[in-house]
Amino acid sequence: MAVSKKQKILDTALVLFVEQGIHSTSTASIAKASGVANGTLFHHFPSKEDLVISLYQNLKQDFARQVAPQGIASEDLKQQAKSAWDKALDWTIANPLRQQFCLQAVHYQPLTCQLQAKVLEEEFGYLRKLIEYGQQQKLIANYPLDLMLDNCHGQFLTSSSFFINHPELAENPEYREAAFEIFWRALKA
Amino acid sequence: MAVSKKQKILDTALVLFVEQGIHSTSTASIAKASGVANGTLFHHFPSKEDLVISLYQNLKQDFARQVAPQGIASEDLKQQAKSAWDKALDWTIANPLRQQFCLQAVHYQPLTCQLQAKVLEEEFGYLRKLIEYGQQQKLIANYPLDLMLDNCHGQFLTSSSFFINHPELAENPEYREAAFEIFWRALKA
DNA sequence: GTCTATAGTGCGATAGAC
DNA sequence: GTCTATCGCACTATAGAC
Repeated sequence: MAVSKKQKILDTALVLFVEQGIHSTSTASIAKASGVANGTLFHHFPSKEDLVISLYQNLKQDFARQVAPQGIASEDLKQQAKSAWDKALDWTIANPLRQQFCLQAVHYQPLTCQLQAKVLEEEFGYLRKLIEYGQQQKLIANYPLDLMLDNCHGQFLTSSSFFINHPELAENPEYREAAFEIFWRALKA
Repeated sequence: MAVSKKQKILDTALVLFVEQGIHSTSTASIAKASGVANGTLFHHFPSKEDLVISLYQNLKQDFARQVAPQGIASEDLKQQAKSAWDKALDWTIANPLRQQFCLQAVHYQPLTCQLQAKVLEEEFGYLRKLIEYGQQQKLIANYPLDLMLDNCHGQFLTSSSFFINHPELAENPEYREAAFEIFWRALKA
């Protein structure tokens, strides 16, 4: 089989969750659209919650793997930030469904805050180090770290949503440059 | 009666929706917690969807009413932005449940994009004028307007969530100032 | 692992008396 | 406007054959 039925279920669930919302999508409809039986779904995922959480973790791991940078070099902090920003933005633009699912999943109650915090640290732990280093070097403004981290995350999600909602602008250099410049101006010393 | 049963239902629904999520909260539990009969709820709100949408519109109207500024004066654009920013932030900090509900409601499918866009324009139409004016006066950076508007909205939601999650910092001048300064640095020329 | 069939539950919404 | 009572449905999850 080209892809396993388990993977087929995950792929289909992603599409349906984004189209209809997580709660409005029944396990029965996922099974049907996946071309598998109802029982098969529950063989692979003990419950609907498990399915949602598996999907979430898969996506976030994939994001972290593709985007993870190699550590901080001493020169040209802005260029390093730009490189990470672009890689992350490219991932979300190439995977709009995944990004939109994550935005929804954040409000899915069984996905505990604890798990979300863990995932966030994997995704943005690099950013924390970059800002701390930049503040030491007086290259980044000296505002409270937790506030800046939240702000970075928020600005990234906003830009990401913007380009997903306006795909025709995603390759427009004016917009791409502007999005990063706005972001960077908020941070720099 | 001090407050109408209709209002009591709205108040109770707000609490339960934020605690448990919109989908996980049954109309029956709202009615019970409100001290009204099941049928009464459906007398005032023809469906659960209507209840959610009414709640959303009520809150947004209240926000717009409380925060709406008086138009743009020619001097001291930054001070005007700060004043609007503070009023808006004060509202969300004073109404954390309302803010948290709105963040969830955005992902509630029956709440159409069309309605959301209309509400957003009522809330942030002022901001559009302020940025356009600021760009003419070379006080605000000349990036694409739609991108800047989304960014402003995003940064505001991020800050608002931050202070709701850290109430002890909401009156801390260092954090309050920093949040606005980060925001403003992203915009200014 | 995959299927069919169905159990069991809780929900949104309605009918009709007061 | 408010209540009680209840209908009908869609859903998650299970049982058991293959």
